[in-house]
Parts: sequence; C-alpha cells; structure tokens
Amino acid sequence: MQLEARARAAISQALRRLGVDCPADLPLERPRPEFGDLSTRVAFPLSRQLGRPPQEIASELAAALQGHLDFAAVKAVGGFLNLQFTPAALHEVLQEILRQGGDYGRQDLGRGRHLQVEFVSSNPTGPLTVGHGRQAALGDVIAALFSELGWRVTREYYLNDEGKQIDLLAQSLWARYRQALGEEAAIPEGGYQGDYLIPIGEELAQGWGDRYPQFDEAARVAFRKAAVGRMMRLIEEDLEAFGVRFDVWTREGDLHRRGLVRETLEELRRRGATYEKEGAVWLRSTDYGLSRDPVLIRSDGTPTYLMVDIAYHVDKFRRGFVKVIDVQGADHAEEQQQVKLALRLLGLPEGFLEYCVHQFVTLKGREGLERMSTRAGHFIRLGDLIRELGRDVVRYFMVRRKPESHLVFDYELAKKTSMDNPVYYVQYAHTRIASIFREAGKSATRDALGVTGVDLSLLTDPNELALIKELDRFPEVIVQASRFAPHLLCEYLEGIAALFHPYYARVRILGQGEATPARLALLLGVQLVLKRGLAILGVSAPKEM
RNA sequence: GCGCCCGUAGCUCAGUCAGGAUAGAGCAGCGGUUUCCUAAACCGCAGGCCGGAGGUUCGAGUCCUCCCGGGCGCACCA
Repeated sequence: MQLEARARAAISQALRRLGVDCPADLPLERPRPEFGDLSTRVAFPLSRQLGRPPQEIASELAAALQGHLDFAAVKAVGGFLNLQFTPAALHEVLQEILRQGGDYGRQDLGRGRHLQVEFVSSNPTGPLTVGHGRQAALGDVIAALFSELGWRVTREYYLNDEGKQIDLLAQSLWARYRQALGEEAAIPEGGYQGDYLIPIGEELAQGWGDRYPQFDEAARVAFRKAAVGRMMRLIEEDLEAFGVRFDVWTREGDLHRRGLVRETLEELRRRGATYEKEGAVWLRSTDYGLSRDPVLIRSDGTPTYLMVDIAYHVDKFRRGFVKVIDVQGADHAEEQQQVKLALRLLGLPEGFLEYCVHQFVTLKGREGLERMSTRAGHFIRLGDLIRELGRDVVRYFMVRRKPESHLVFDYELAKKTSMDNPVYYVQYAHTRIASIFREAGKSATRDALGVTGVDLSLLTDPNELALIKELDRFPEVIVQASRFAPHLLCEYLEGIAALFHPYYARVRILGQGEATPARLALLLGVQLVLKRGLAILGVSAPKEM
C-alpha cells in the first residue's frame, strides 16, 4: 500500500509533465517479478486520448521518472511502465510498518458505523454439522475483517424457536422419551431420526417418569421447551469450542411480541406490494421479475418464515445498522431475492442488506461421506470434527476456499501435522520467529534490543526485500478479503510463510554482527503480520508448538 | 422446464468483480541437498487446446450469446 502510494505520487507528477491529469483510478498492479515491483498500463487508455502509440507515452513517462529516488529502475516495455523500487524505499516501508506495530493493517473505512453480521442462525433442531462450520467460520472471519476496517460490528444469531419444525422435533423427542420408558413409540413422519435425541429422551424419562403418556398439548409445550433448550446447549457448546461468540441472539418469538410482523405487513400492503388469494396474502414478486409470488400470510392467518424474515430485517434497519450482512447457504438463494425485493419495496436503502452465499461442504477421507441431513440423522457433528482436528485447522480449512465454490474438506491433509498442512505451514513460520526471539533474548548482547534505530540498509538479500514488499500488501489484502473473500487472506499468509521458510533455512539470523538487528527487525515485521492475519482468522499464533 | 452458483495441471484450488506482457499455488509424481537459531525441512524438474463453439476488442481464463457437464433451489417448511 505504501508502495502504491509512492508510485502514484511519482507517476502523477510525471503525467503532469506530459500535460495530462492523473486518472483517479490509476491502474497499478504487481506484475511478475522479472518486470519489476509495480507496473502501470496507464499508457493504453492515454493512447486513445492523446492519439499516440502507448509505447511512446510509456517511454516519455519513463524518461520523466529517471533519477527518482524511489526507483532503482524504470522501464517502458510494450506500453507498460515497470517500476522497481530501491532497497532504501523498501527499508522505509518496513520502518513504517514497525512504527505502526499492532495497529498495522487497521483502517478506518467504516468510520465507526454499525454493521451487523448474521450467521449460523441454525434452527435448534439438532447439533451443528460440518456445513454449519463453514458458515460459522465465514461469518466470524468476515465480522473480524470489517472490525479491522473500522466498522462497529455486531455478530448476531437468529433463533427460530417456533413453527412446525420445532413441533416435529418435540414429537421426535417425545418418541425417544417413550422408547426410554420401554414403549414402541415411532419417530413421526418427517421427524428427526438422529441418535442425539436418545440420551435426552432417557434423561427426561428419568426426570418425568410417565407424566406424558400421550403427545397432547401439555406434552407438546413441555417437549418443545425441553428440546429447544437442549439443542441450544449443544449448539452453544460447539460454537464455544469453535471460538465463535455472538453479541446478540434474536428469537423469532420476540419479533412477534413486539408487533413487528404485523406492522411490516401493513406497510407492504399500504405500498401495494401484496394481494390476497385463496385466503392467503402474497407478495407481488413476479411484477418485479422474480419467478414466483411467495405467500406471506397463510390462509390460517399465521405468517410464513419469509414474512418474519422481512420484518426482522426492517428491525435491523431501525436498530441503526448502516449495513447488514447475512451469511447463508446456497439453498436459500430464492428467499434472498424475495427479502431483498421486499426491502426495496419498503424503501430501505439499496445495498443495506448483502448476502454472503456459500456452497456446501463435503468431507473427503473420513467416514460418513454421504450427504448430510439433520432430519435423517446423517451428518457429522462440527463438534466431533473440532475434537479430532483442533479448532485452528477446522476454522482455517473452512475459509480457505472462496465461499461460492463447493468446498471439499480434505480430512487426510487436515490431519497432518507437517508443513504440508497449510495451517501449520503458516503457524510454524510464526513459531520459528518466536523461537529466534527467545534465543536472541537468551544470548544477551544487543541482538535482542529494540528495533528502533536499527540500520535497515543491511537488508539486501532478495528474499528480505521480497518479504518487505509482501508485508506492504497486508492492508490491501484485508480490504479485498472483506469482500466475502477470506480465502485471499489465507493465500496471502501462506505466501508470506513461503517466502520466510526458505529464507530461514538459508540465512542465519543470530550472531551475524551488524546484520543481526536488521534481520530481527524484518522478522518482527513478518511476525506482526502473521499474528494479525491469524488473529483475524481466529487461528492461534503459537510461540512454540 | 425456469432461476442462481461452479467447470483452470492427476487431485484440491487461486486468478474472473475493475480485460493486458510467456496462465499460478499446494498436494501427489520424479530428481537432488540437509538435520543447523527450527515443529517435522530446502532446492529443482515435469505436468494446462483455462468444459465446448461463436462474438466484442489492438488484446479474452477474465466481457457477451449459445451449448455441454455438476451442485442448489423452484412449499400456505424453515
């Protein structure tokens, strides 16, 4: 980022000499190393504007930049302008990174505005599965990225504790309870078959005895309450193990009690967005290009999930969030269209709600590969996976692919503790640096002393300079990753580690006289970025392993 | 049938939003080196009609159209 700023300043000055204003979006990219550190193709658009060939313009720019203190080489090749920075410029960049220390990477794009990330929001009908794990990791990391960018972030879980699915769950649990009492009770059709209800049924049988011989109204109420309570405890345990914390839990029941659903429906009606047919209330979605009109209010007068969801988002807006991000699975695509449309018709600002949609997870190399279904009881619990592989590995693997791609979770690779495993590859880099600093501290001398006032000009190794250039990208990577692309942060950290490990193997740090403090300063910068990056991912940065 | 997403090296994937210079990485494969401040290495080689066909452009993995293949959805479930 510092490098881009320097290049932009220099190029803009050179452009002025040619009598051209610097475009606001001056194209700058990091080309293949043999072309230099930064490259601009600004001569191509200018060629049209000035009616001259790109190469001619690029050459003139290069001439204007000759002798600039920041650049060791300025070349015009085929219309591209390639810049190579001097080591001195890079040393200044490192100096500034070290000055910023723990704040490096933090930016104020959010300006303290309120943002909400809603994720997981799994119905309390069973434990979290591997699929929820992807969502939990994604939501948590996106939240962390946005707080890094200066937003005030609320992590929220929407708890759907009403409705037919909960009734089915209650009845399924009741069946397990009767079974525990020695009866032949069947799980209801479409009910929850999973083993996880068995121990709970047994426990209830012990506590309640024969109090609920029939699944009547009293039983329904009691078993709903028991089931939701127990399921939430399971979910909370797994979230805790995964290191995910929510600031706010919103229950569907609360929205009803506050009259929000009625109110939102009225507003939609008033704006002519609804109509009645067959005793139900429908949203006029097809008028706006969607493929079907969904029901908002059933003919029995109860609101559908969609209706409640719309009301919920209106509530989010009233609560003062400037932006709301919902992390959801690809199976909710249609619902998302409908909610967005409804919010538009209600006059909420465009772009208030954004969905981070992710595809599903398949687990490769472990028992239980088949398609997961909570209802059928075929699934792998997130908690089990965390216990087997550790929180760090599971979190990292879950965000390592872009959300819209199907994720194949490679269990064999995840199990490895060698550096083949990308998580360890990154963590070991941090650990190795920590160990060097430990050693430096032991050997007394001035090696371990502070890095301010260190002569960085002794950093001349290509690997050292490459590391600095890479460290410079960190703030920009955070911005890119925040656009629902946390995998870019993983890729970046792996890149840093891939520069560091060979360097470490080849170049000795301690006991190298004047070079030692300079190298320690560089390692401090590398460690800083690794630590901050891992922290955003919610992955530990161990000092020893 | 309609809608959304995906199709890049043997495998898992970056790169597609903002079109640019010989398409990148990891794993697996092959060949070397090393055990040092260190947690379990380092270096190199090989591997690709970027699903297919058209089009736009000086230039397409990237944009447009069509087709093929895979996933998901198309409920008065959530």
